[in-house]
Amino acid sequence: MIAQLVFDLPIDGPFDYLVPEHLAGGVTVGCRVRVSFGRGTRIGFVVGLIDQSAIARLKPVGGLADAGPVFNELDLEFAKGFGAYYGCSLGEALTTVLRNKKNLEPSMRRDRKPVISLYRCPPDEYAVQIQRIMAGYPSGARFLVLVPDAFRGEMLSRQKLAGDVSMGARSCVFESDGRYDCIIMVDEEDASYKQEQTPMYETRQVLLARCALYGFDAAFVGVSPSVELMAMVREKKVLLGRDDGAALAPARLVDLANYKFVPGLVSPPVRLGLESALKAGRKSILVLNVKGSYRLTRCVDCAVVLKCARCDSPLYFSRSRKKYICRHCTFTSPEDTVCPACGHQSWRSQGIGVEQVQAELKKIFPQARIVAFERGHKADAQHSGVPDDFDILIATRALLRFQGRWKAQTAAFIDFDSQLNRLEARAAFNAFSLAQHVAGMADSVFIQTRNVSHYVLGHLSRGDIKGFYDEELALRRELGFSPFKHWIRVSWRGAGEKSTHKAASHVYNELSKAAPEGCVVTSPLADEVARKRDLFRFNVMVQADDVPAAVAFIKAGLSRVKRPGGVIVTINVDP
DNA sequence: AGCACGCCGACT
DNA sequence: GTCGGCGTGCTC
Repeated sequence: MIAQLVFDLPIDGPFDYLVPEHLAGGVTVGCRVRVSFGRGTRIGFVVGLIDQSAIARLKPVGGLADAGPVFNELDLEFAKGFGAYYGCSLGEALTTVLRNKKNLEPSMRRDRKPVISLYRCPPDEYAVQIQRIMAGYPSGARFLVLVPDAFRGEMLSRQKLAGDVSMGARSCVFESDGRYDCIIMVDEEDASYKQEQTPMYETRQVLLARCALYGFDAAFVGVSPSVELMAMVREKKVLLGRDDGAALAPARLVDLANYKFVPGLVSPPVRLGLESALKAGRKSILVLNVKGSYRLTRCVDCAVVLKCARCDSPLYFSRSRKKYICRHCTFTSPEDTVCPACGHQSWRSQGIGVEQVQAELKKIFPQARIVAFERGHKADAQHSGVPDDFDILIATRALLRFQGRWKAQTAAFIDFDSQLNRLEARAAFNAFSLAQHVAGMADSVFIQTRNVSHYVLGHLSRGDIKGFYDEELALRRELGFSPFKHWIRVSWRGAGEKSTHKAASHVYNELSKAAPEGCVVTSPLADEVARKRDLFRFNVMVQADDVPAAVAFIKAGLSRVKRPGGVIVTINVDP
């Protein structure tokens, strides 16, 4: 008997091994075995058993790595689909699934048609909504709640979810199988659900695929579901269990064009809103979209921008850490850095940052307790340090972790436009989503903008949430974005700019020669951050209807072209 | 992904 | 003469 093995390597295989007589009963599909591979020993996954092999000289299976099988045919089917969709080998797919499971047992299947539902409600009602979903199942039912980050999980469990329920972030999606009655996914549109290392999977997609395969129910709870999920609701693939997402107060737009001659970052209407909250003894939130006290720093004498030594990116200044910090790597520069161009030490920081907003507020409201919060803040490390006693909180989107903890009277976006104008397919949606979450944390929300005619702002100010989804869906259909078409980003990174670009160009030439029907391939372009952690980065974008087919086409193209040493290629589906 | 094999340039 | 650069190809 011959076992077909795959490995945790970026090579497809499978590799044939002879099953010795004494292991004949034990080696079955789903087992992990120890074998000699190349010049070492490795753990291989048994994905098939055959009688004949085309390979002349076979090595024997060394032994079993576990007491019994760790996956079954169903898990194998899932891993095959997963690998084909996200562009990794079957062995890497199986490793991803098993690494993220607490129990190493083959999965269970429920022989029933799964029910997939969406419950839209304000964030402070999530815990109650989850409890209501669980109450719909017979006693003894098992649940798994997926949360965007540990903080939100902590917040939900503190509100005491009763019943057999476990909770976890992204990677816990691989725990989902028929052992559970229902997997509840909170805020499925959150960016933290996308794995940023290969395989770069999207948790919602993985959950839906597993749902169909293993027969458990899925329930999505959120205030601003992704456009992808809303499209499924319209196609009746997902039931709408509750639709209170539009119950939030509409945003109040502040057209900054009307206050051209008013100095400062806080417009008169926002100032009035803060004043009335202060008078009422209520909290206020000011939302900023960037970390740091200032966005960038220039030399007063020669105008050079203070940049990271390893990335093509300016450093931001952190008042609390008294340092200039890179957004992309661990590089920092001390406060007393001298200009590399002129040797002087006369820096001037600019761009809207926490620092400026804080200084301005202190002037306007000297008696108010003003607190600044961003990710990486002291309170971030110690869960208990979450700010509670303040009048005005200045925060980035990291403030979402305080959802349901307290309710402010006034919230205001200082600079919503830079959020909207980001050069990214999901920029408009992300801005909308943040506005909805913040609306759930306050009685009224102000949005300062110079762009009142933007469709996102129009819908937010009218409270026309359905209108937003209609327009966003129409736009995505027109522009060929998800969920109508998919974009696959193939990235090359390497130490040499020329060699990395050349590697990308070669593959691009190969791909553009024979692109299948419905595939559009763009020529290699430097990444938004052209150099990150000392590596140059180039991307080729492939538009596709059928993701697995396009991924197979890309992988075939990659294998036909010899890649220079030291250049790493990654595939990111719907980045 | 590793790792060995192999074929050209600058050195004790 | 040879040490070592990394291009190429293989792993059952």
